[in-house]
Amino acid sequence: MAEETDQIWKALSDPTRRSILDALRKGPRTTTEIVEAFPDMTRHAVMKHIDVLRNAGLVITREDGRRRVNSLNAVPIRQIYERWMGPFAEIWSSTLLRIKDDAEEGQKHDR
Amino acid sequence: MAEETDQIWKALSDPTRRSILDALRKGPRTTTEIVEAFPDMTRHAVMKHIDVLRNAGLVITREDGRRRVNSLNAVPIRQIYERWMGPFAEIWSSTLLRIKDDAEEGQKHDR
DNA sequence: GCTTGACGTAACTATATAGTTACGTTACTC
DNA sequence: GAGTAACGTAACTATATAGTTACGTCAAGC
Repeated sequence: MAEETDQIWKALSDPTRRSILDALRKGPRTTTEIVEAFPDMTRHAVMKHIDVLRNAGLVITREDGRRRVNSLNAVPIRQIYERWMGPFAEIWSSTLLRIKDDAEEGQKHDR
Repeated sequence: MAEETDQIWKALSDPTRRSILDALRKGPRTTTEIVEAFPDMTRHAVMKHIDVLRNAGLVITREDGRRRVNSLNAVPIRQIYERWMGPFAEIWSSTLLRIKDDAEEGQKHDR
């Protein structure tokens, strides 16, 4: 398992971080702007989440004077979308068939 | 954030669990078969992972005598694929366009 | 040049997670 | 019906994660 991919999954597993990415989908945001979107959390907690996202390559930060502008990098999301979730797509279409097969298989073993 | 969705993300964040789902993609497996696929881990560690997957609704377990047959339920994967990752799809398509535009722009200025 | 706003580092705590060992239950097989 | 294969429950440990508080840096603006 690629360690890089693992970091992306780990980053996405937290609801706060997914929420940050949702916000960045609408456009770049300064660190302060992101922090203000989470009033129930300290600045440092939010900044740690941004760090995790940056380490996973999901967020790119550009310095602008004393401010930091964070923008979304959707490429890693695309990677797990295509490489890992893609193979499941063909299963979705045949899911109904498989449930039917399993049910029949179960009947065979019943008595 | 739906708590149900969060459980799915949490379940997918572990490489062992993704590996189990990969295996189940090829067809149902008994608990013992799955356990044997991870010789570096105890039976109980693997069974805990299966429990997490089952609680997230990603795995469905059917009893067959003293064995348990685990099969994949890809529907939750489809949900996060469509509901959460879908909105990012249009971003990366526009990103590619931008990269393409930048490249063409670069060619014009080159030479 | 001093204050303030924006961000960073470090050290700590609390909780969740991953994994272990030990013991228990159920259902085939002989 | 005794042994064993397949699975389960419980209690514990170790580590990772999320979040906090305290202190520090650096650039803008007056």
